[in-house]
Amino acid sequence: MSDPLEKDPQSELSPDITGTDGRTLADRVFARLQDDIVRGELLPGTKLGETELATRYGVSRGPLREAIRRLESRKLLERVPHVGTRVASLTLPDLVEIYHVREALEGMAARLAAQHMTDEEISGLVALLSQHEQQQDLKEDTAYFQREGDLDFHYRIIQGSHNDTLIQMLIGGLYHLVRMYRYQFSTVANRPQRALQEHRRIIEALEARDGEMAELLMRRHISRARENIERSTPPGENP
Amino acid sequence: MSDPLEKDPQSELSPDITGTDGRTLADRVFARLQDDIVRGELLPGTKLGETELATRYGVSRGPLREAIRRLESRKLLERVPHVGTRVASLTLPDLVEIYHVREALEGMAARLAAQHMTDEEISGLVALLSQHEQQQDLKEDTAYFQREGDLDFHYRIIQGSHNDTLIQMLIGGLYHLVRMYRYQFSTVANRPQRALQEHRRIIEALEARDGEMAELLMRRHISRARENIERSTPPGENP
DNA sequence: TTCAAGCGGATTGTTGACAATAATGCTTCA
DNA sequence: TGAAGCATTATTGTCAACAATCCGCTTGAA
Repeated sequence: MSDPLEKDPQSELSPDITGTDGRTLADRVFARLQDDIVRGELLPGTKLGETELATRYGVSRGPLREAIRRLESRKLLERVPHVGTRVASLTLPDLVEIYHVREALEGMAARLAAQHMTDEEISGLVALLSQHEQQQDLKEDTAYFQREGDLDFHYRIIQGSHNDTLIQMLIGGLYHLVRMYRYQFSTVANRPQRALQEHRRIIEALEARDGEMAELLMRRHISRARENIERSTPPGENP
Repeated sequence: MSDPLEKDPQSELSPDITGTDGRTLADRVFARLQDDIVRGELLPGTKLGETELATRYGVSRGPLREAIRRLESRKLLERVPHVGTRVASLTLPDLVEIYHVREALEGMAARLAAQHMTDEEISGLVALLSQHEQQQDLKEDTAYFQREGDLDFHYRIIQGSHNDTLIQMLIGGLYHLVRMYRYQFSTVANRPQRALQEHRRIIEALEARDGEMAELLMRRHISRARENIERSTPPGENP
């Protein structure tokens, strides 16, 4: 728990983080801290002392503060001047807000993806889907892969929009919050069969280059997920 | 040009910036620097030396760097490690991307506003509209007020969504870029009559609490503005 | 004349120390 | 016994100096 940062362990997921260095110290501590928050290493509400973090990551307080400022603008940290920073704790209404934004943004992403995705990207998406369907057949402990796989599906469509502003907002901004929530509450879609079917129809719309249909389906897909969240038991009352 | 920051002159617009202090130095220099960029005081592409800025604003490099990092994540500054930071220069494709995002986000904002706006907020919006119509009648040099007034209209609807995530993304993130572009190219809507009419219909939908209609109209409104931009002469070729 | 390699200057990245602010615990008085 | 006020203390905010990196220029040779 007190290892210097050096990006030691496996970093297979989170493509944001290029395992090696090559960037500045502040950038590395930013990536590392973000990862620790998202993966639940640092629990929401945790008070983060600057000197403590600085020694923990083996850097000075300068770069650390820059990283904190950036995480703060990504809503992963909450800071009060002269008091301190703590890990953002998402409430259920916050998550509902995020899903409204996702609905709008990813709907647009699907529309643009239908226009701008290359044929190779689409066929890659088809392959990913059949892979997910096989995992679903196996009915193994697919919770983890299902979770990340779902994210991966959405990732690819977002990238397929070829709109950098959109990509930044979604992947650089919102998805870390969603992932943090999922890790925190082990929230896995409890409607995997239906979700897969929705994914399949979205891909069909993409293959048909039907932007309006793709947007409509994606919005429905996310809207249902949101309703699912709204109906679910609030955090802490999970079985 | 070399006055200490102290927030000296008129700051009637940009409600983001509370003229007085009360926040930390880094926060103040962040706000001031952002304002200078948006208002075109610092032109796009300008190289920003840290020591130079530090002396200019009368602070040390520490707080300044924190402000720079935050502006960078808002896409107002572009930074290259070990090289330097410069004011972001928007290209036309960038602006088109932003308008796609605005279409999605403000469409959702209008939908939510129809549900969540208070009656007082709506009547305030009606008053604002009639005020704009009068200014339009006067046909004075309404370029400036038209510009800011349009922004104000959209501001209010965004706030009316009562979705903080959405508000942050739009007002805290995207609108500064839009304003920067408008100041830079003096881009005022060259279809004011039509835009006003579209505003009026949006408000009607809001009054009817028709979320779907409000979203549809808002999306059309922004989509048309985007098409207008796409057809327009690229920067530098303006008369 | 042109290209490449090496050097110098300037700028950014990082650090540790100093100052200021807010939370905490204790003392004291009603 | 409780509450208000004050001093202490730990933490954050800020600063100035040090180290590392990059850019441009000179210099030399092909």
